[in-house]
Amino acid sequence: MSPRTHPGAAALAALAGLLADETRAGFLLALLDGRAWTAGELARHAGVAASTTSEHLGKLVAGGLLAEERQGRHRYVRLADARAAQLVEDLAAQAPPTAAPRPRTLGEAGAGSAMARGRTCYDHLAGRLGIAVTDALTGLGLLRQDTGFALTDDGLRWFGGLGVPLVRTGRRPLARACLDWTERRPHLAGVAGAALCRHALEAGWCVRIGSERALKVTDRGGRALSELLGIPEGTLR
Amino acid sequence: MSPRTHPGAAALAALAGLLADETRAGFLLALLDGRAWTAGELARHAGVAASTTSEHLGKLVAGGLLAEERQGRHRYVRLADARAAQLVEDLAAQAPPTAAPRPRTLGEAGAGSAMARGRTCYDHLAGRLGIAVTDALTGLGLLRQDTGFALTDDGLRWFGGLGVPLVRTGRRPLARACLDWTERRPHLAGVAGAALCRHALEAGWCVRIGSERALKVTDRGGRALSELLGIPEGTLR
DNA sequence: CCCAAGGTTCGGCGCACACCGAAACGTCCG
DNA sequence: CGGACGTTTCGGTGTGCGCCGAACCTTGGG
Repeated sequence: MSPRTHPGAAALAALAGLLADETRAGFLLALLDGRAWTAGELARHAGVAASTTSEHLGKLVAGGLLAEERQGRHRYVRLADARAAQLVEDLAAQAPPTAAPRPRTLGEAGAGSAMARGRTCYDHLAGRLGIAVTDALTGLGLLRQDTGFALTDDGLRWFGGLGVPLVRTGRRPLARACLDWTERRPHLAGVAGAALCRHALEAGWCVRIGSERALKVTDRGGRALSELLGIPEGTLR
Repeated sequence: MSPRTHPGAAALAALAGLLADETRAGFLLALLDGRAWTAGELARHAGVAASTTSEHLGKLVAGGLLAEERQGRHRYVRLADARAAQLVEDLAAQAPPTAAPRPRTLGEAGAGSAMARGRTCYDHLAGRLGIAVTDALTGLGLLRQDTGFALTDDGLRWFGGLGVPLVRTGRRPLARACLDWTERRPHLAGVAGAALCRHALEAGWCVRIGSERALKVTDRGGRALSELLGIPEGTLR
């Protein structure tokens, strides 16, 4: 008679429940750098006991958000796939009316501003760097944002010329918009975003700073971005 | 010294916490029909006391997911905006490894299959109907899915010819992919998806069934979809 | 072989919160 | 004005779960 509740409600609540704990949310945000962390690293990062971490990781793995890999006495975890990463990104972008009130120390201030300049979002570029690249691609007619979010045929050729052929694997879209939580604007994600980020790291266009997600554009990277995309050198220092 | 936790973690957890309760999740899924429900309707729908419902609605409104409108002794609530709707859609699409085990009664089975045939997703078409329209648009070169998800110039003109000019308002994209939870495939959302759904209802192409999200294609709708998009009549009965 | 270190399991503690019923508060209508 | 109805507020109850420390297991190294 009474439909009681919607069938999917329990599943939705269970999934959301995985993200509804501050410690687990902190894990997922840390893992947005796309790399694998050990359980101990995450425990120290979050400031909770190892036993607590172990239980949290168990839930996240069981829920399909994390993939784990055991190596000797280490338990490495990373985001399960691009879908899981997208979920965390989307939720994080929606959540904070811009979070951090003010950085405490100068060191943290430096780290924060480095993160704003450039960072990775799971497997693609974000921050001002990500926005600059996305805008440049759009300005050159390689990416179309006015009617949605898709590469143009010229854009496909551009990636080919870069030596990074794009192939669709599974259901992951070639191009997808990811909302930036510092710039509040969309930047390039999806297969193309991942390929570009990987190329940028392999070709030495940028290097990681510290142990987290921050990126720094190298001199060589500045020249490459200037030549290939017309981004003025020095914009991203 | 120890970074304790990521700044956005608390905000993320708080937002996810709103969706992490089965009753609240049921409310949000019901509200995905895009219309306004009264508190009492939601209470009966979920099978909880009115007082409980009142508290839940207070949290959802405070969290920015719902907008409320008071009329006399009624409290109407609806999804706050397209962003909130997208969040629920995304999460719901990710959550269930296909939910409903098997429908209980024939009546429920009928309702379930009606939902699979056609329904609304907040403000756009979903179910087999949504997929069929999206596929037809893609096949005619009006929508591009191979390199992302965007209307083509022909697609823009097609909407104009339909008498539904598309204008970008705010940050909402003209076209966006929304993952269908019955078909497990993307369908058209965003400004264009909303405009098309509104036009379909106003022009009598389809009508709502019952009090929820299910849609039925009319004879006139079948003819229109056949003429305009080449969808064979009878496909969606 | 034994010891150090990373990880897990187990009890137990305490808080947060979903739920209800009863009572109070409006609003609408006869 | 009084009664019906939708909604809210308020105690009170129960439970789920995040947390810890201690004990235990496994791996790797001296």
